[in-house]
Amino acid sequence: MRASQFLIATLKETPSDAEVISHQLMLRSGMVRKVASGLYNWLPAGLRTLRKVERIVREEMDRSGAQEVLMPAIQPAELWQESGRWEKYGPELLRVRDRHNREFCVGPTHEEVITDLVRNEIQSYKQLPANFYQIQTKFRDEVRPRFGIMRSREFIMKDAYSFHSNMDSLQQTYDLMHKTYCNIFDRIGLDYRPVLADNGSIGGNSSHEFHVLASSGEDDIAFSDSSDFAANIEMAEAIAPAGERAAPTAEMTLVDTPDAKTIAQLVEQHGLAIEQTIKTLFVKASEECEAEFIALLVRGDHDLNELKAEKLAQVAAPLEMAEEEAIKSLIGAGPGSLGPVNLPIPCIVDRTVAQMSDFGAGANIEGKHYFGINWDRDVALPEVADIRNVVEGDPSPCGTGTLSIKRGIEVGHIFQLGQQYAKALNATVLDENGKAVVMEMGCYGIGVTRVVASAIEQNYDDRGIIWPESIAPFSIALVALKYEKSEVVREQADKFYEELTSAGYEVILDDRPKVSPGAKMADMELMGIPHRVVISDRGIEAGTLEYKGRRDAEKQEIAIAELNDFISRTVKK
RNA sequence: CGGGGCAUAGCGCAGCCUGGUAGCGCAUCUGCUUUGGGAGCAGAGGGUCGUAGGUUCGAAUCCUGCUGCCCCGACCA
Repeated sequence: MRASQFLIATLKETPSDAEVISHQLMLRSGMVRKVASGLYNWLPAGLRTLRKVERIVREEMDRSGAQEVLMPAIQPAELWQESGRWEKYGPELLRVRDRHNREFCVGPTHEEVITDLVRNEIQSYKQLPANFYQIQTKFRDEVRPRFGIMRSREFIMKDAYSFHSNMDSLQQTYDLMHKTYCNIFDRIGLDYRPVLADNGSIGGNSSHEFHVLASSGEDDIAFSDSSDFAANIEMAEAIAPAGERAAPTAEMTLVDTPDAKTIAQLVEQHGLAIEQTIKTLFVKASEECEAEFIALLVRGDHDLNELKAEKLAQVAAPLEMAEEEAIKSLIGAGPGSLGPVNLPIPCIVDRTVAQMSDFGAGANIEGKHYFGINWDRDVALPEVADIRNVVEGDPSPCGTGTLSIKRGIEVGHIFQLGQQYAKALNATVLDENGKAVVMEMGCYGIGVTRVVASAIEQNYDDRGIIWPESIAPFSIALVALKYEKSEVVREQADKFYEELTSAGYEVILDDRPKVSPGAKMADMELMGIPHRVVISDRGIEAGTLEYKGRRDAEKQEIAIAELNDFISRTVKK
């Protein structure tokens, strides 16, 4: 490609509303442009990268034996009503009507459509397992699109759905997809981790997210420092502290704490270590409980894990915190003064809390706390459960090592759906005995557009993007200085351009007239082209060209006669 | 959904407080010079000041509604 014939839409200044680095650099390098909130144009350079990601995904999916299909972006309401999700999905599902006033939605995902297809086309267990995938535009009407294409409303996703006559077969395909995803992210060249994830309300046995590690990530991932263990913080078990609970040393005393409405204030005003405090959270109780609310207790510096709490039988799902008014009318004290002593409602304490001695907590009297509380002596120890988020330094639940926590960008998610959709849509096959059985399903997604952004989050410097070679829009930038004026430069540049292109390299020849050397080089660096060759009068006179890799600190001089050899040694096709 | 902010040329911004016919840098176009790190000079084009209404002799500027966009929050007592 000749730069003079190619839209190089680079910007010197960073658009003011771009927050994260990938968004800034995709705008500055002319990869994308915003059309409206959460909607983007892909410009030629960006699209080349996007297509390369797609190609890698497609090749690896094909290699795994999956079959590519293409489903419509617009889906009839009937299928969603059949699965029950027309009601459940909420405002993220963009609903539209056609000219006959029939209802449709813009697909955020395709379980319904694929299940409908498969129930019509597959009748026998002999046709299973089957795995169908597509690479297609999705729409989710996000509450708050942000970070450019990282969380946009319209995005491209590779979604795959597998069908099975039994769970063993599902597990096999699931494992195969796990491996396939590792192959895909390895080939792209990302620093990523498969992590244990929640499978949400869907159920099923197993779920993994694939996270690209980057400080701008929106998820917290817990890792063991000495094993492969990695889990979304939502899922990481906080194991009970080792050893016995220390014996009481303090008397329980009632303390006036009129100005301590938060744990932070309590600690500051009364000289208590935060590890000696507990916080008491009131949440809606489930039908299982007699009371309307149930209290959950975690250590002052710990956070409640909503997902873990929701899974407790006594807690209503979805988790709902009590209103301040409701607490006051029930206890007579506000949220800042709650604690386990003389608590009139049921209570569940975190494992760590159960091991604490001589701790401070609200007295359930407005403006008062008890200090020196001890379980059993002062108040009976209630039911104990794991209800907090793990923190840095916790022992790993796998048994070896301690946990550290990093930020991740979720680029892939695989999970076992089981029979949820197949049952709702009555998707069955005949088994060996001629009996209809509901199919088991798995589903496997990769956020293709998000992969592009996350690659930048991991690979950039102060000059711009540094694409992994596998997905760079071009692999070699031939920068021809004074192309329009110098005949020798023009001849040499055209010659190399032809040779390298016909040898199969993706080359962009910067032949733009009247663009200064500095501007050409700055643009090629901003656009993240991995290899750069400069052709100039000065070099040709000396019989050399200058080569610089995008990550190299130093340029090197290459003899003109050596260039083709040098490139074939240095550049991956 | 709650809170905050912004909306003036393709991009980044000033002007608004204190009302008087819109400006700067980058980008674009023309010409000349320049060409190894985002060139210089000279000239040119480009704006219903988001939108609707109000106040006023006069509104980018003051007031009100609407729309769009951005940020923060949405368990953490």
